[in-house]
Parts: sequence; structure tokens; C-alpha cells
Amino acid sequence: MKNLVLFRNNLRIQDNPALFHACQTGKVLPVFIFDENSTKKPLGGASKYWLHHALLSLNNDLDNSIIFIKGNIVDNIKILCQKYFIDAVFLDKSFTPDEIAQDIKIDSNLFDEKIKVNFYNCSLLWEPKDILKSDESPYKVFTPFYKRGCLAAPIPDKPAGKPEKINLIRHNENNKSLESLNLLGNFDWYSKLNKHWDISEKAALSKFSNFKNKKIDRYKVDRDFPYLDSNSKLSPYLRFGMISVNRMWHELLLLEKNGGVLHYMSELGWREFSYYLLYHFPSMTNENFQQKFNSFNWLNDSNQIESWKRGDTGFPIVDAAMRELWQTGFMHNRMRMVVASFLVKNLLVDWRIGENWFWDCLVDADPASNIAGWQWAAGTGADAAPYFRIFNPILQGEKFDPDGLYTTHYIPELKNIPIKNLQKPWEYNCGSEYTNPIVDYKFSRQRALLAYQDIK
DNA sequence: TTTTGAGTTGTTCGA
DNA sequence: GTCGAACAACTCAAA
Repeated sequence: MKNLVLFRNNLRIQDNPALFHACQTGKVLPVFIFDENSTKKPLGGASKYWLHHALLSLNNDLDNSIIFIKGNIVDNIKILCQKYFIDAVFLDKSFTPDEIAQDIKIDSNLFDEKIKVNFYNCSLLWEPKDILKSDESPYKVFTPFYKRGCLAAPIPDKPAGKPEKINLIRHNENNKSLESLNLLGNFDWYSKLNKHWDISEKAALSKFSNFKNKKIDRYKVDRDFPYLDSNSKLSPYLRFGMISVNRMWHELLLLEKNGGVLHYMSELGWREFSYYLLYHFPSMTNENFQQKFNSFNWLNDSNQIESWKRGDTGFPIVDAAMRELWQTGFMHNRMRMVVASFLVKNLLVDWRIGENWFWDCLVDADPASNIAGWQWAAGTGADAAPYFRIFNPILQGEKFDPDGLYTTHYIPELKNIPIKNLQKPWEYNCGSEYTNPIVDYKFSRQRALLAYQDIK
């Protein structure tokens, strides 16, 4: 048998059901097709950077045999199938609206060519279609979804393991290189990301095992403090499937179920929930999950939006977080909530503007989690934060960066401010370069409460 | 059908 | 400084 393995969102050798089964039944032609027109939203810059390096590593692990193609996914699969007398195509199953549409096209087109197409769920612990309430409708609240839905459902598949042997089909497509995809473009921004990330399947596995051995027991408490580096930072690896979530889950099941372990598992549950919501409610990709917000009058002040993006709002914890994002392609979880609350509530900016910026800047920009997270923060989503929950950036900074280590790391111009003034430097006349607050916190809080009350 | 309890991550105010 | 209540109903999920 000659099998074409199409890599998409699962760029790994181990525990990859599509690759595993292809290897078991025949020889393998590994292919990656970059089809920019198949999704409504092109990949963001940081995602392209990550994807490039993930592919570089995967290709290296496969004796540099991957065929890289830029263009239409269906057309190119058909061409390769004819040229190499392919019997079957193996690929990972999609769960986001655009990619599901792509799956259907691939399936029907290859059916016409009499080529067998084998989809495998390589991405999620539970398929969204399998988790439903007793009346067959989807859950909209996380806790029952997770506890009654997921945890009561059959245990997720065990990880597939590593293929015993990968017999590669020889080909002569040397011109179809990774560089031809031009994922990196000409931006110099990427060079600084290299300092922060080791992008390979091996790195993902060792990062997980390090987290499991050294951090997870304190995760429940330490996860809130951005300077502790206490979180797994596996999100970008999970985004492109450089580690199998099934493998993670089954390894976690072997641990003593303390608070840290259970909390981390529930965070994987949140990842499931995001995909689940997007699967059952695809319109939330662009629209408010709660339609009543469609009439909300966002202020969208372009100067303030720019200040937020640059990390120049005058609120140290917000600015530190936005600069972390720009410098590392990542932002700590709690900080994401703080900057999102600030943008959406204190500046009254449409969540989609924040979502787009994160999409462009985050190396872990995930099509489901990014949307679900922003809708949650904005209060427009399923099971969302109540409207009166407005994070106070001064308080959040004092509580979760008590020694100011995170804040001053990203805003060195505040190094000499006494700690009691660090989160409100405007009360301490230091002659620093640091900017004045772009809004009055108390005023903006009241304004948000009034605006959100109108929607009720 | 009706009822009941619950819902990721917060802040402020007043006692 | 600490603590509980208010913030505000509303929708969801399940009995």
C-alpha cells in the first residue's frame, strides 16, 4: 500500500494516530500543504513563525522527506496521488468550522478518485459530537460540560505510540522545500522570539515531563503569579500538535490526584470546551455568542487601541503584559485576563480587536481558545464573566506581582519606583519616561458598568 | 412542566 | 485590617 500522510495541526511523530496507522499499512509519503485561501482568517505572524520551526523540526525527524506545497489543498493532494499511485490518504480530523469544510472537500474529491481517506482525531480528548446533554443538545456551561460530559464519558483513547518503522516513499520534489512556503517573510521581529522557544517535538515532551515532575503539584497556587514561571507553557506546542493531548491526559491519570493535577487537567478541559463551543456554535468565530451584545456601542478609540498594543497605557501591569506578548510571543494566563478586561471594559473596545491582536502576536494563537477566551473576558460568551467583574489593574498588579519583578522586567524605566507606588506611578513624581494613564480608572469602571447595564 | 441550585480566575463598600 | 454583602439578574442543567 502507498499512503499519503497529510500533516496539518498535528506536527509530531509520536502518538500521532494518522501517521501510526499509515505506517502500519504501507509506505508513507509525508506532505504539508500551506493553503492560505482555505480559511477565512490567515495565520498570524507569530503562528507562522512557530509553524515554520515546527515543520523544520518535523522534517528533520522524517529524514527531510516532507513535500511542502503552497497552494490549494485538494488540487495538490489529487496531483500527488496520481503521480505516486497513492492508495490511501491519512490525516488528522478537524474541529474548527473552516477546517471542517476543508475536510469535507478533501473527502468528497478523493472519493471520486477512488482513494480511501482515513481521518483520525489527533487533537482532542473527546470529540465535540460525542458530548451532549441528556436532551442531545450541547452544553453551554463549563462545569457540567467537563464533569458530567467529559469525565463521565469513556476515557480518551490511549496514545498511539511511536511507529515501529516509517517506510518512506522516494520522491523527487526537492524544489518543494519548507523555504518555498515563505512563512517567515522579512520580519526581523522573529529573531527575538528564538531566545524564548525551543521548537521541536523533543522539547515539547521534555517540557511536559519537567512540568509534571517539578511544577504541577504547586500549579493550583503558583499559576497566578507571572514571575514564577510555574505554568507548563505547552500551549504553543499543543496548538500545532507537537505533543499529543491524549498522551498528556493518560500520563496525568497516573499521578496522585492533588489540587495541582486536577486543576491542570481542568485547564485541558477548557481547551476541549473552546473547541466544543466553536464546533456547535460556529458563528461565534465572528459574532457575539450572546446576540444581545450586537447592539453594544463599542468606543474603539484608535489612539487608545494603539497604546494598548504598544504597552503604553500608563497602567504598569497592563503594559508589562503587552510588552511580554510583543517580546516573547506569549503572555501569562492571568495577565491575558487583565489586559483583556482592560481593553474591553475600561477602554470599551470590541473584543474582536483584541482577539485579532492576540491572533497575530501569540505563538499559541489557537483558533478556538482565542475566540472563546476573548468572548469570555468580554462577557459576550458562553458561561462568561459577569459584566460587573472588572479587573482593577492596580490591585491585580499588587496582588499577583507583589515584588514587582514581572512589572519591572518588562518596564525597566519603573525600576526605581518604590514598590508601594509601582502599580500607580502617577502618584509618585519620579520624572520617569513612563507614560501617564490613558484613562482614569474609576471613571472608566463606572462607564463600563453603565454601558453593560444597558445591555441587560 | 416546574422547580431548584449553580455558575473559572473580581471589586468595592461599609461595618 | 478583615469580613460579608452587594453588584443583578439570567440562563443553564438536571431532578
